[in-house]
Amino acid sequence: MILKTDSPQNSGPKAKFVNNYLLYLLAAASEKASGQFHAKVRKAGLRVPEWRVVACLYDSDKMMITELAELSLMEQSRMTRIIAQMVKRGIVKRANDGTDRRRVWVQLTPDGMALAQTLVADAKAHERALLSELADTDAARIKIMLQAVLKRLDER
Amino acid sequence: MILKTDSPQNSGPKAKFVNNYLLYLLAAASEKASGQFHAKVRKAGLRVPEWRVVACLYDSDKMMITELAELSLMEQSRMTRIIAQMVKRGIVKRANDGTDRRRVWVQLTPDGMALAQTLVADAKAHERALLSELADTDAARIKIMLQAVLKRLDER
DNA sequence: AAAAACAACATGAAATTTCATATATTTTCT
DNA sequence: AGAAAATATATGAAATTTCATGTTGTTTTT
Repeated sequence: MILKTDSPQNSGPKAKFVNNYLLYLLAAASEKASGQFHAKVRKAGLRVPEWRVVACLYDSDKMMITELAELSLMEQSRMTRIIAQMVKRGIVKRANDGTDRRRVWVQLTPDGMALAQTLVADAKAHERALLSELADTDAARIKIMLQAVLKRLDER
Repeated sequence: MILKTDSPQNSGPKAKFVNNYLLYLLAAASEKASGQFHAKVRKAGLRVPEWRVVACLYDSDKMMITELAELSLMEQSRMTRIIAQMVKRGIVKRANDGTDRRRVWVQLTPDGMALAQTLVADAKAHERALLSELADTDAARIKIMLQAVLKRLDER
């Protein structure tokens, strides 16, 4: 494990750049924390971007493609194609808006909702386990902190 | 902006899943915090994965493909191809190991080093600005926290 | 010292992703 | 109202990424 070759907080005289760089720490924490759970997602037959769509729709009942793309952190054209695949597989369905004919509402099908419920429950359980591992460290407050970061980032 | 439609900490009676889910918060914080800087990276003529390689090599002088892949959070076969492109463009060079002939050492060329120095300086400046925006929030301790999280994740 | 296991890297082929742009529709401006 | 701008989604084509597996070289076992 490469990171371990450095002191925990990388405080020595030869402290390196990446292991002490905020954007790297965020990316690495995200990747590594997600790794385990993403394995479960794949076992459930979804790829990660599809899981993101399912999780978003679990919250919202129906969403536009653009909204899904923004919330799922991906580009719109990619989302369009992902939704097309998920429609074929019966996970979501598309519906028109009565007023604005440009819009496409995406909703979970009953199958999709069942999948969502299972996976969201798994996700919550996984999160509890992860947070309990971090309970006695600074990291315990991490969610509050990340929400503060996002609030700042979204404000500008 | 979608996130803002919820209360800051998503604590209402209808709190949603994703906006309060650790893995989402990590992914979103990483994406959004990186966005601005990645624009600079592209202006410097690199794509994000290439910037990661450059940043790793800035710290290390030479690294194996496997090491670069792990530290840069990507798969080995992808890294092999990224390195091939960077070699063509004169950013890095490949060298053999005297003892273990399987290994490929990747190093910055002089041009690559110049690029690295510029971009690392930019990255540090960007980080300072970002951290100063967060200075009066919980987020100020975020680096320490993320390092703790990574330590935990790497330990298991 | 073979054999087996492992490690590092490369590669073909399919699939996904990106980028730029097209199309259709609604909003805003004058 | 008509023109211009903006919004929402779709799509072609090139590029990248993934997945499985191949190759070569090194270590470990027995």
